[in-house]
Amino acid sequence: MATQKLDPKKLEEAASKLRAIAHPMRIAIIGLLERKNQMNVTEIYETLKIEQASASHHLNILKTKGVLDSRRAGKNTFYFLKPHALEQIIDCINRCH
Amino acid sequence: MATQKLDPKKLEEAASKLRAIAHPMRIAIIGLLERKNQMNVTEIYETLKIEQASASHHLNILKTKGVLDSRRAGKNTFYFLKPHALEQIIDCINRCH
DNA sequence: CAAATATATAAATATATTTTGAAATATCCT
DNA sequence: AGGATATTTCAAAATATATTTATATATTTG
Repeated sequence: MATQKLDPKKLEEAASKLRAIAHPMRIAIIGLLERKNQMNVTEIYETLKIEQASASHHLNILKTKGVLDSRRAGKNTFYFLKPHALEQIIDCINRCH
Repeated sequence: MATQKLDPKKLEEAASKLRAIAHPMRIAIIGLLERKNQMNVTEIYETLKIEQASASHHLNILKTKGVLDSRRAGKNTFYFLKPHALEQIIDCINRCH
């Protein structure tokens, strides 16, 4: 299954993806969303007791890396785990021994 | 196949492993060893035109992360790719889309 | 054992990347 | 329009990584 050679570009992407996820606050956000399905930014930053801008920033990183997706509903933006994204990452990690 | 939850510790390990490998000089070292099976430190740093200490440092990182292994033969230390390590990493990367 | 060669480690410094906080800006609802 | 919510931007602070220089350790050979 494995491709023959190490592709530096893909490697860089994967490294940056895992590195981005491996951050305490972002892991906390993922943890929240594993339980609550979806939350808006205010709920998230109040629950985690961080600045609103900081929450938004972390959310954007997780979205960029394909872990989360968001949906706007009026004034609120709801964030939620992208289906299967977490599974894939966990698979990846388990292979990385 | 995937474990249920994201394990922060494992995640951190995998992230740090990929991050460590995703470095131009270390990719170059892996590239050399894909072709030549094994090389000693002198061969490596002369081929890549870097400082001996620098080579030693990179080699140690790759060894610590489980990509390389080494074998001492007299004055020389030969470094080589650890069997299957690269395959696993490539598998991991391919899963990390 | 002393000299030569090969490698490893450590300390100091330089560089790059991330994180954070504050302020400005945008978006949407009533 | 006015208030609530969210995003973006920018710069300072904190962290992480890299590089260099010097020094230490190990091994062989004479």
